[in-house]
Formats: sequence, structure tokens, C-alpha cells
Amino acid sequence: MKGILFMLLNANDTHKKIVKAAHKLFMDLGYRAVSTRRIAEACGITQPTLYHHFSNKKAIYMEVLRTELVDMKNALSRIIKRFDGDIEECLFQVTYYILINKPPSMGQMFHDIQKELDQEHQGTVRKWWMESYQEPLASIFEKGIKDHKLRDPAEIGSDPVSSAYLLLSLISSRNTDYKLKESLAKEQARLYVKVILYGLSQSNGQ
Amino acid sequence: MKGILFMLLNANDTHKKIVKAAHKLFMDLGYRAVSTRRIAEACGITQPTLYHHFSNKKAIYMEVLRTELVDMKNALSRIIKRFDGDIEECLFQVTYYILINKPPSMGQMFHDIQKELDQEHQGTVRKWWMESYQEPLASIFEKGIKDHKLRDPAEIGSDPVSSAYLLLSLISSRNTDYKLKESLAKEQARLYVKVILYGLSQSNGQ
DNA sequence: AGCGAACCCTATCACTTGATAAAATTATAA
DNA sequence: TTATAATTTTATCAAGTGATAGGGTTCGCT
Repeated sequence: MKGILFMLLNANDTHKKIVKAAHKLFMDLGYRAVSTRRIAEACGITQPTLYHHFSNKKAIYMEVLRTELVDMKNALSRIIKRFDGDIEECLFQVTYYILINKPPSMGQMFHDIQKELDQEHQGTVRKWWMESYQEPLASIFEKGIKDHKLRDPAEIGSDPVSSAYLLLSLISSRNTDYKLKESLAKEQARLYVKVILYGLSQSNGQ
Repeated sequence: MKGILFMLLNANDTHKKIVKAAHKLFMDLGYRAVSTRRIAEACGITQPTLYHHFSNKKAIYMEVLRTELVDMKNALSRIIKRFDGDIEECLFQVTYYILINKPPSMGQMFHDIQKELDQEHQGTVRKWWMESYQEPLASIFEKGIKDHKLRDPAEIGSDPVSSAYLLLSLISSRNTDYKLKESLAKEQARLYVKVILYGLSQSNGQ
């Protein structure tokens, strides 16, 4: 009755269950604060079982990061394609999506990547990160500059990539968890985009 | 020859040495990743000696936070008093100072405060934080609004406090350590202030 | 000199950590 | 059914954790 397909599904099931549980725990509490036993408990399995599906704790964390970043990459490229024309609306949609779907504390994530992973794994994650966050966001600002809707980079010293980082700084700051308050996230996103584009000053000085 | 003053100095010496070593370690690696043995080693003392000067690990961390935040508070109020007239210059000086003197990863610090401290200690730290960062920065924006150099808060939805958070988001983002590259910090500070005040847009839209 | 407090040490505790070995269980295929 | 492979279990390890007990040592004071 149960063919090879079902077996694979079973294996995949626990595999996915581990990644999902580990995802939440790692992003909530940080790499160091999450024990393998706690991950196992959250999956309803015993701790050594983890080591049948993953070689070690870091491998679990890497898989968590990979899925997180791949999902974000796909979602952002979809949004950007859809709101291609209007830069302000496009920035808003992207900002809003990230606010809703990002890990609650990206600062924690960055720290874990930098302090808990060796150089090689860091390089891999950096590649994933650039594909999922930096490049999509930078592409928006690049188009804005090309269409002369944004200042010349030389004028203010902010190329598309550093503009992307500026917006990401606003988005990823504070350990905010907007997942349950969509309207609040909308307000925040609007504010961030307004400030990034027009600033707080009364007149367009300088 | 050695009076009571010298004795106190001796005690104060190791006390200060502990706080200083713990400061660097906690801010670099995070609360969880720093063991009491490593702090002791960095001080050239044994681990149980720590417990003669502090009741437990958290007490050390609290003292580290307190000194960090008190120092920042004093420095910022001094700068703000000095550059009171020119809001852009004042923001720049404050931004530059924080970039140079802040902990390398403030996201890490926030996380530790939120996840490793109980409610009561969190409240204490929050008070210190508001006095050292939020209130000084917000006072600058408040003056700017009063002098009609900044937009009306109602217009963009950014009161002095949230304006302060916006700038702090830019400043504290990324695990940057500018301590050795002052010129780079100057560039960053200029950029942050320009963007916060005037934005990236070509014309002052909206 | 000698008392008492402050200080720092050695030795040790109970506990948690990531990881492994090997047995037990389950599912697949012949 | 039976052999084989995949999966999960129990039992256990060495290392590291925060913290404590108790014994020296040093210092100021009388």
C-alpha cells in the first residue's frame, strides 16, 4: 500500500518538521540559546533523531537560513515585477512584505551568521542574502536613478546598493514582530518609504 | 603606607577590570556566548573571584550596560548643548559620535536585554536606554519641529521620538565597527543625516 | 602582635550542551 | 515470509556551564 513515494513523504515530513520548528526557535531565541533537545521536543521526536537527518546543529541552521532566504527572494522578485512602474508604491509593497515576513530580529540573525558560522558557511549565506534582499532592493533604486526620479548617486553619495541598505536598516531595526498587526506594519512601511524618499526636512534643502 | 584609599583602589581596580573585560566580550560575542571563565581569564583572575565582586553573571552584564549607557548619555548631552543652534550639524555630530562609540552590534545587545533579562531588569535597562539615547535624540528633533525646520509631525506621521528611532535604526544597523576608520564613520554619518533630513528623491515630492 | 574584614584561590557541585554507539523498530522489496 | 535498508529509540559520553564551600593570604586597624 505504501510505495516509495510515501516513504519519501515520511522522511520529508520529519525533515520539514525539523526545519520549521528550528526556524521559529532560531529566529526567536538565537543560535546559541536553542538546544538540539529543544528542537527535537518541538518536533515530537528524540534528540538523536535530528542527527539522522542532519549532520550537526549548524547544518540545521544553514537549512533554516536557506529556506528563509529563498522564500524571500521569490516573493520580492514577484512583487517587484508586479509594481514595476511606480517606484514609491513598489518600495512600499516590498517594505510591507518584508516587515510582515521577516524574522523578528534580523540583528540576531546577522550576529549568529557572523559569530557562529565559519568563513566558508558565511560566504554561502552571504550569497543567499545578496540574492534575496540586496539585489532585489537595489534594482528598485537603480531603476529610480535611471528614470531620474532619485538624486544622482554622486550628489548624496548613495548608490543603489547603499540605498538598499539604508531602507533595510529601517526595516530590520528593532525586534519588531508585526505578524499579527498588519495595519501597524502598513503605517510603518509608509513612514519608512516617505522618509527614505523625501526626508523629514521642511524644504528640500541642500 | 597604604591607607584605606589604596585598599579601595585595589578593589576598584579588579572591579573595573572585570567590567571592562566583560564589556568587550559581551558586546562582541553576546551574553550567552561569553562564559564567566572567559571573563575571568581576560582579567587574569580565577572564575570564582568574579562572584566576590558580583552576585552572578547577570549582575556583571547589568553593570556593563549601566556604564555603557551612562557614558553615552553624558557624551550626547554635552554634544547637543554645544551644537544647539544648527540642527543638521548637531545631528551629524551626534550621529558621528554614536557610530564611533557604540557597541559593534546593537542588535545583539537589544536581543540579550530582551531574552536574557527578567522583566524587572529589563525595565531598569529601558530607563537607562531612554535617558541615554532616545531622549537626547528626540530633543534635537523636537527643537527642529518647534523652529519649523522639520515637517509637522502630523504631515508624515513621525513625532520626535519616532524620528529619533529612525535615525537610530540607520546608526545601529549592521554590525559595523568604525572604531578604527574615523573617516569612513564621518561619511556614513553625513549620509545618514542627509537622508533623514532630505531623502533620496529628486524633487521634494508629496 | 593580633584581630577581623576583604580578597582570591583550589576543589567541586549539579546541570546542560552537542554528539555518538548500538539496539530496536518500521517500512520496502524479493 | 524473509532479508535489507531506513528510521527512531535508549543509553551514554566528554566537555563546558553557572554557582558554591571552604581554606589561605593580605591588608588596615587597634
